[in-house]
Amino acid sequence: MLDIKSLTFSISQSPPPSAHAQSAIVVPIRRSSITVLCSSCNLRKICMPQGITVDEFNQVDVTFSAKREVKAGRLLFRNGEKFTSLFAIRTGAFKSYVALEDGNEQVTGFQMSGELLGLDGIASNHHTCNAMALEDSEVCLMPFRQLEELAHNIPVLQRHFHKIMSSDIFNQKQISIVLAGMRAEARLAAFFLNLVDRLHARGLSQSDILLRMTRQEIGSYLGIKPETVSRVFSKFSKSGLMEVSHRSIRILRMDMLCDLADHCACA
Amino acid sequence: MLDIKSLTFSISQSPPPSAHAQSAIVVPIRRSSITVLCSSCNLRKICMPQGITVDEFNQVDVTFSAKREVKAGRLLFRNGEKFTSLFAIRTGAFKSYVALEDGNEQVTGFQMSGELLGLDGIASNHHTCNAMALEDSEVCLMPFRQLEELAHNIPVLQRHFHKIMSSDIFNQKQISIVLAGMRAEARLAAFFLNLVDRLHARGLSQSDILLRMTRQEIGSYLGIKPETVSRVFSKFSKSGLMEVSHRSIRILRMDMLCDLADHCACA
DNA sequence: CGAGTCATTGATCTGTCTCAATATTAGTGG
DNA sequence: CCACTAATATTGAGACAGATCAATGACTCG
Repeated sequence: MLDIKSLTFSISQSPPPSAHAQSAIVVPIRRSSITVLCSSCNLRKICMPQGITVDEFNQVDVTFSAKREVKAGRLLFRNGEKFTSLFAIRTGAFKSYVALEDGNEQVTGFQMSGELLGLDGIASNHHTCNAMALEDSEVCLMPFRQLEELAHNIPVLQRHFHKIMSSDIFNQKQISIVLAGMRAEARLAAFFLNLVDRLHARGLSQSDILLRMTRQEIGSYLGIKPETVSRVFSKFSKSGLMEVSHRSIRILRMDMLCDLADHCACA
Repeated sequence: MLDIKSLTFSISQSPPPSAHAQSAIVVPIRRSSITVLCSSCNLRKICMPQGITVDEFNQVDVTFSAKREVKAGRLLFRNGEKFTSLFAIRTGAFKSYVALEDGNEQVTGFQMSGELLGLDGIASNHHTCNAMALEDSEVCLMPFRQLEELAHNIPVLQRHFHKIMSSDIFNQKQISIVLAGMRAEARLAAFFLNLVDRLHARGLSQSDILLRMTRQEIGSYLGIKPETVSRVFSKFSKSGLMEVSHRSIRILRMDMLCDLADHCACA
């Protein structure tokens, strides 16, 4: 019964195609010179509401035209930083995390293309986590004041924004359920199922996955140690559930994966 | 550094005062006949935005006038039910939970007065959990379509609503951090700290707490078994950290509680 | 007052962590 | 392009927190 369509993970199928165009002349540093409009973006079905008119799309295109490149390992924003804008991931992948006193970090989520970063900063006007690019990425800036204004003028966008926030709440709850009630194997099974689901929504392969994060980051996110992640991967591999080669995963037995995630959803 | 101001718990200080007025004539079943306007509600500082004008408050009063009583143990809504309205808790306390295949339940949150129920239903138009009253409670109905309309006309309310959703995301993330990185003692310490914080926001005692939920429910929420909850309570009691008498808790050493929650925030 | 739920406590078992050693990969500079 | 270095991943052995099983005690509510 547990719906695992929502854990937040990060993956990228293959290197973002044809992204060398912008490497030539970069006028303001890290500002991308490529211009992809929302209305022609291949992620618009994920980012934008259904039923938006052409005229409305024009307004959106103007408001959200600014882009920013973030190289792998660089921060998009920091915990505590002033919140002024949301970011939609156009290409690449990010992790959200907070620092703990012992110097370690706690990963709070993985985000992939088409997903929003920064929603938790609206309440306090400050970002409440760090967002780091796991690979060379590009994000669309959505200045929040302008987003509010735009949403006020475009009801279908306002509603869409509400739904996005609500989804985020739902997804976050699902993670809690996994963390509270499942053990290592089931957590990782749920992790992969979620991943597959999100890849599917983007029209990507549901069996071949290239992880962009370390075992440690996966473990942090799922509340297990990296050694345990590794052991479970090995076990999955031995049982024929998947092929594991470094960060490249091929899922062979989706049914077994579902069983694992489902069956262990018992407190 | 971990900010634990956000786990969602439920407590009620003392029996809700003077709630017998409505027991007389109930025309539509479970419709309360008492009429407390938002503008005169003692929770308005928690529910409503700052800087709302008198005129705007009038509109709010009209839109959100419907109330509903929910007796202890009854459901406010069920998982899968159509979502049409949010609910603001006026008095009482609720737990949110989902059923697992084995017949057990996974508690996903505890809500107290001034908090909203149903936010996760916006995205899918269906509630995604059950909401059960932990004591006799009263909620304010906030029909979502009307809320949207009202928010459209009252910018400060629209922004407030965004902030409430954002807070919810933040809170939910905090829980994940606790579940992913802390062990039993620290989880319970964080639980109490969050509780104290929310009581404080309501002007209630920060040391005397009356839990409205069972050890099992606490355990489910925090990902630990009820026996372990009990053991940790005993340990807290023996170490002079708090007095525990059934569901009545008196916190004696807030400093120790903070240390526990803080210090163990290491993965 | 009695039945049933809830809470406490003990003894044992197990999954995951910890510590440690090795292997592999990715990144860097000559 | 290759060698070198640091980061990442794998695997093993032992330790421990919390789960499990079980029994008793206490409270709640009809």
